[in-house]
Amino acid sequence: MPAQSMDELVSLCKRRGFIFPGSDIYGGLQGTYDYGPLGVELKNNLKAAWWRSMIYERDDIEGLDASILTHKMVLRHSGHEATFTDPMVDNRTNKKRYRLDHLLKDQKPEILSSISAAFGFEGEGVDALSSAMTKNPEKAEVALNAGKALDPDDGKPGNWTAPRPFNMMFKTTVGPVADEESYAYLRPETAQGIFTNFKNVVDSTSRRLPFGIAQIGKSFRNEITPRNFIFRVREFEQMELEFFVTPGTDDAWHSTWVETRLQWWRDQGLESNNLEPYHQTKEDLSHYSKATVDILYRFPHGLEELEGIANRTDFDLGSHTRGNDSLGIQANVEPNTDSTEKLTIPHPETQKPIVPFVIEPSAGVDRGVLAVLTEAYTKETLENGSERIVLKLRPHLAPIKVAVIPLAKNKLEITDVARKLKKDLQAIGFGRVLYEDTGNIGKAYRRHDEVGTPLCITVDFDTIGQGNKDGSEPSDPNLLGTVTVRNRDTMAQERIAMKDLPAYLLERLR
RNA sequence: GCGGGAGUAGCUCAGUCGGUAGAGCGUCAGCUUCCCAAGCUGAAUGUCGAGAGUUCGAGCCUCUUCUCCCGCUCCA
Repeated sequence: MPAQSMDELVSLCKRRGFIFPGSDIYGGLQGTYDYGPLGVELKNNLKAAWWRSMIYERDDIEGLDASILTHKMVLRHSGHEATFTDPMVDNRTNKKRYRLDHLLKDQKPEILSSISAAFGFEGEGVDALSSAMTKNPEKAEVALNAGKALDPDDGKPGNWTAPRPFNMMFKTTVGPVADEESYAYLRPETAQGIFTNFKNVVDSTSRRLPFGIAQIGKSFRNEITPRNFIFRVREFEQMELEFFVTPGTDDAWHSTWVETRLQWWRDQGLESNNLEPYHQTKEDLSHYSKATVDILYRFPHGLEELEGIANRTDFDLGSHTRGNDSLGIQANVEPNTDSTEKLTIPHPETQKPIVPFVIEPSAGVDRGVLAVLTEAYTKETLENGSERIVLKLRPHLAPIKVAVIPLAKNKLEITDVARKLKKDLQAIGFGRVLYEDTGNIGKAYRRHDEVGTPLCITVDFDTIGQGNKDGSEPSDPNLLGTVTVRNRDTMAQERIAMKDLPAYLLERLR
C-alpha cells in the first residue's frame, strides 16, 4: 500500500537525505526544495529513464538544452506576458480574493452592464472590459463599487479594491544597468526554448515531419500558494517533448502520445489504478490548446496532475513566426514583426512550407519523484511482529543499486574482500554501489529497505573459506568465493559466486 | 493574500504554576554478536523557527516576522 500521508514521506525524505527545505538554516524559502544525496540520484534516474525512452529508444526525437533566461519578446509572443499576469481584486468586507475576469463573468447581466456603464466602457465582451479595467485601476475600483458587483461567495455587494496585477513570471535584470528595459524572464516552461530553436534543429539535423524535440530543465513560476511538499513549487523541473506533426494527423498523434506516456509512468512503477487520464473540458483549456489530456496520479493529498499532453496546434510556431498572417495558420495568432524567422517545414507531400501542429507531453520531474516515492513507500508487518518500511522502487530508479556488507566489520579478511567487491561492482557502471558497515547485519538490511536499495550483498566467513569466526568449524569448500544476495522485497537470500555477480546484477538492475 | 492549526536534538514528541533543556528512536566511536532494527560502554547534536517587549527571571505571557500543514483564493 502506498504512502497514506504526505507527512510520513516528508519525514523519510528529510531523515534519509532525499529532499530538504530550501535555504533551511535561514528558516526556509517558500516554494523551494533541495535534493539531498539520495534524492539527486533518484531524480537523475527518473530523468535518465525519460531521456532514454525519448531520445535513445526512438528514431524521431532530438534532444535540446535551452537557456533559462529568456528574451521578453519570446514570452510576449507566446502569450505568457498577457495570460500570466492576472489582475486580482479583493473584497475588503469578507477578505476574499478573485481574478477580475472571473469576478466579472460571475455577475448577472444587469449588474455587469451597470459596472460597464459606471466605468464608461463602450466595447464588447467581458474579457475586453476586464483588460480595460486593468489599465485604469482607480476608475475600475469606483465602477465595481458603484455597479454593486456581487461577491460570488456570499451574494452580497462587496467593498472592492482596485485590480492589481499578479505576475506569475520571475523577472530579472540583465547587464550592469538595471533600467526599465533591461530585463529578461526566467522561463515559466521549457517549451518556448524548443519553439525558438525549431529552425536551428531542423536545419542542423535535416529532420522532416513528424519529429520531436525533447528537453529537461528548470522552470520558474511565482505561484501564489506553493503547497503540498514538492508538488507545487516556485522552482521546478520539467520534462517536455514537442512533437511536430502534419496538420490533420494531430488528433491521432495526440491519442498515441497519451497512451505512450501512460505506459511510461507504469514502467516507472506507478500502478494503473493510481493513474487516471482526464480530458480537459473547453473551459479548462489554456489559450494555446485544442485538446489536453492530463495524466492524474493519486498523490497523498489527492488526485492531481502529473503530466499534461496538449495539442497546441500551430499556435506556438505560428506566434513566433515573422509575417505569420500569410501562412494560413489555423490558430488565432497575433501579428509578429519582432521575430526574424519563418518557423516552417516542408509539407511531407506537397513540399510547400507549412507551420506544423505540435503535440506536447509535458511532465513535472518533481511531481514524478513525488509520485514514485508515494507509490514505492510501503509499511510491512513482519512475521515476528516488527514493522519495516520499504521503498519498493523499480531497480532502475533506486538511488543505491547495491550495498556490499561485511558480516563482521572488525575482521580484516572479510572487510578486505568486501571493499574490493564494492570497487569491482562499482566499476561495472550500473549506478551507485555502497560499502555498508554501520551497525549489525539486520540493521543494515533495514536501512537499505528504507532507501529502496534492491539488493544487499553480504560477505561472510564462508566467502573466505572459514566456517566461523575463528575457523574452528570447517567451511563448505563449495561456498568459497560466494556471497549472499538478499532481495529487498522478498527478503529472500541466494548464494552467488562473486565471479558471477556482474551478469547476475546487470540482469536484475535494469 | 484570508481563516484555522503548528514550529523544542537528525526523526517522533513531552515539558506542570513563568524558576538550571528532556524522552524514545536515530547518528557516531569502541566492545560484543555474526544473516534481518539484540546487548554493553561512551559521545556528539538545541540561540526552544527568528526578532523585539513584559518580568528579578520567558520554551511558556504580549507584539512583529518567517516556515510548514488544513480550508479558501490561485494553479500556463
